[in-house]
Amino acid sequence: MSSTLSETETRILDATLVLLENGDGEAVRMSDIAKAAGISRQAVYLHFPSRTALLIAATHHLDRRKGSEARLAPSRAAKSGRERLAAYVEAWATYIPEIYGMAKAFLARAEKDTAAAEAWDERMEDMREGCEAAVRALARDGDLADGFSEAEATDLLWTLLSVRNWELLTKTRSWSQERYLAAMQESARRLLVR
Amino acid sequence: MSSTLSETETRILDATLVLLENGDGEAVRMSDIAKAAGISRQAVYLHFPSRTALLIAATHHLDRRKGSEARLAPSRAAKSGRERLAAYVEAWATYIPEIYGMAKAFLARAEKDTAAAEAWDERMEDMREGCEAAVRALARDGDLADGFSEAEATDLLWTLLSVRNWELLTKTRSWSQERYLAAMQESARRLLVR
DNA sequence: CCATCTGCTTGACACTGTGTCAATTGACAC
DNA sequence: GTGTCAATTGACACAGTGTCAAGCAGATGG
Repeated sequence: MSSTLSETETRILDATLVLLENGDGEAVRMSDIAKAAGISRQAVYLHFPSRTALLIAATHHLDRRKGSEARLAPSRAAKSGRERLAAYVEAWATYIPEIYGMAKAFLARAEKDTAAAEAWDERMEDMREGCEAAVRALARDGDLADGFSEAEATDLLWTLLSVRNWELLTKTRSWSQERYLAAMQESARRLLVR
Repeated sequence: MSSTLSETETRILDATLVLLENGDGEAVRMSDIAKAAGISRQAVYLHFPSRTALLIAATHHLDRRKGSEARLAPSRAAKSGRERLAAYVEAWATYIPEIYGMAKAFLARAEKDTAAAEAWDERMEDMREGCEAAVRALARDGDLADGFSEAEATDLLWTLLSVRNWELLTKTRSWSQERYLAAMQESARRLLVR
């Protein structure tokens, strides 16, 4: 839990990520994680006080591993609002499949566990800020479609790009990732661009 | 569980619906339901073999109470595809808040329980058929926007109108029901109508 | 060489919620 | 009375999280 991770902590977090990514929605228990990390179940609690704390630490670990910040660079660098929107949709839509295992575990836990819910909401708030920036850039260019306020447009974009929607389209409706991405680009444009 | 309900079964189902509707997302245990129905927890199992079976029975009970079929009449009666789409969005968007408690319980359960997941998927399949009919009516009129196939348009509309999206906008982002409804009407039009 | 600290182990246990089982009761019917 | 039906009480199994105590192996240091 310290900001600098011990070797064992790294092993635990790596094991967690591997299990969440491969399990494809399967429940991952503390004992599964312990076994995968090669230690006893109780030893996990010596490093992370609860399942929720472990999941939160794992998201940070995931960000570190995936370089989540760097992904947003193209979006920030975009000149026009339209470009910024497209770059943001692309960045986020491409990130979702990589974090899906994690997200799924969080969303399941958040159903009962307020701490998990808060941690997830916080991350989604960050994501919303990206949406907001894209919408603002559109508005600045005078390219934001009429009918929705900036706040409403932000919320709509944020909802459109939700993990649940990705899950519905790619998992339940078997869309390919490419199709999903293209549809999100097109949808965002139709909803928000004048 | 028989097609005709005993008095106790009716009391159990009514209690279930009341708890799910008022609890606003709170976990509803078998013991809560039993207490609300004025019987012992074990007695509930004399009528419904499992929590999942009880939830499924409760959805049918809810349909009966809310007259879910009648709601779709305006959509079916619509002359143009545009009207049909608007009527369908209105009917479904208005239904969601009434079934939300139920839906939430199902979705939470579906995370672990395949039977619950299947029951929910089945109901969402019905909902998708409504979307499909609206899209087909649009296409028939030549009013379906280019860029998406009928199947894709159906999936997009279905996703747009998902319970999770309603939850995100009205619960997390505090949109009023009216605002939600208006935004869905407008969004469906922008996404699908030429 | 012994003491102690650290990181881990094993094993037991509490708690929650679902689902099962057995023995019992009270009422109503024939 | 006897049978039967709905419900009761109480106990228990099971899974998964989280806690606690006792012990052990290896490194550090006097």
